[in-house]
Amino acid sequence: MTVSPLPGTAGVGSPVAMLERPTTAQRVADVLRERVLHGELRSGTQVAELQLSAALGVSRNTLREAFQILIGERLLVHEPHRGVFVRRLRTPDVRDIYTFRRLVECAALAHPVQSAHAGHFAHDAGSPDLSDLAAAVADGRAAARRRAWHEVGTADVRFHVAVTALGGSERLDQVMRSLFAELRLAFQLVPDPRALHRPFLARNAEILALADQGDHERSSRRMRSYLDAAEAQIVAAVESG
Amino acid sequence: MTVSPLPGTAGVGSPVAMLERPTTAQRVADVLRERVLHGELRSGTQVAELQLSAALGVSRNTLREAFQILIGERLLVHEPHRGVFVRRLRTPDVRDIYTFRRLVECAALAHPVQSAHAGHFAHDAGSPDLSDLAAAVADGRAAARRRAWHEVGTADVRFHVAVTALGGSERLDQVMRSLFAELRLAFQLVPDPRALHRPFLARNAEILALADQGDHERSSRRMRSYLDAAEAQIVAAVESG
DNA sequence: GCATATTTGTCCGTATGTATA
DNA sequence: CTATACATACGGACAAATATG
Repeated sequence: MTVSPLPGTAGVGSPVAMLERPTTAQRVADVLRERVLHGELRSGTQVAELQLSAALGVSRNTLREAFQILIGERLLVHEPHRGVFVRRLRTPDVRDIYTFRRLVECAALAHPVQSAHAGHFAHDAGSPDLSDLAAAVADGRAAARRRAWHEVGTADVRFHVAVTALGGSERLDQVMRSLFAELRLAFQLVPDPRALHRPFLARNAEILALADQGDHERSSRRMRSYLDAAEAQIVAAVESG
Repeated sequence: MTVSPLPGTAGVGSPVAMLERPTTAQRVADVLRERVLHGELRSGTQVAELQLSAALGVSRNTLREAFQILIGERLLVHEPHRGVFVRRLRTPDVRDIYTFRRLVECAALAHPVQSAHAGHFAHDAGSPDLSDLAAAVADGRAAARRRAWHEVGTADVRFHVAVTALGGSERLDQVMRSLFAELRLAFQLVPDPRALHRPFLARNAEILALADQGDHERSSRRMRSYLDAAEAQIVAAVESG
């Protein structure tokens, strides 16, 4: 497979995507990010410079620029004079991520910001816009009916991204999107995606319902309990794997 | 000035510094970061590849790797086929940063985590460790007595980093450190650093006192008011400059 | 509006040092 | 311990895009 030099349609998934026409290094980073997130490049495996640059049809220089991008996103790690490897999450990493999520997501639910920055300059009188949350819950349920557990997981992430958006900060959204990407490195270790995501459908619905009633305090507390449970599951998966 | 190829003592200030011996690109990034943060490279100025690589004594390829690191930290921006520029904060950027800070710092004060991750595995029974906050307040006051307004600013940042640390997540700390670096780009536009930092000495002390009394709720609310006031000042500076 | 100079984007070849079989 | 493979870093080259006169 080669990365075509100039055109290219990627870049949407990039946390740094602005209105900037992607350079080759950017597109290579996009390709590698996708491969890491889809598990084609598994945690701990080395991504060899020479081999990859040949496979992608780019120079080693360009590839190394792409590496720096993904190292900054914590998806790759650099070991001096040994090379670049797909990041491997350890238990403390997972705990740290969930501590982060508890702080951010609970605060976003407890103190949602009136105008959630994004477009449709809204009916933001008082109550926040929960339509993205509702859509994510609906999608998750539909996917569960179809037994499409991977899509249930995707909807779950979308729900929590939407919760983060209640905080009203674009860069917070971006940080959290990057953090969820990191988490996928650990999700891959979970043997049964159904057992992972299924129980959280009802929890998300409950959190949404409480927020919709304007009971931000209880909504936030339910989120905390959700995250505690999720952390325990992921930690278990990481420690067994 | 040249960047010596292998040894080097820098790297401490880097947000991504682990226990990793810095590569040349890392050290170049450290040098450039310092220059940007100290205002030697001013907002909006272009950092030309050829000129800089000659000045630093590194190849263009290595310099471009360093660029990617700093672009990821949002200190530089890349404009395709035009070059790399020192980031310039606009009003929406500043507002976004303060929205972020309100959410994180207020939440950290309202719900401090028992063991604040870092070493000294503590007397963390119940009450959080506020010694870093107290030290920052003391340093700020001492600097104010010496009329050292720049150091007052440094102590102020230290105070808020310490507040963030109450959240108990290392990567949250790292994100916030990076965010404060970004903010320095705007601080540079403020004509009178005394007028900027002086009024916040008393506020920080008050926030600390409330937290020390265990009144997390009011401490958090005081922080919110601090941040609203600070945002207004920085926005004014950005819009005038 | 056009021709030219400059700078970026990208590639290649290569020398050196470091880790590992 | 030697040998091999690989990462590190440099310099040169050329096309393409942008800035300049």
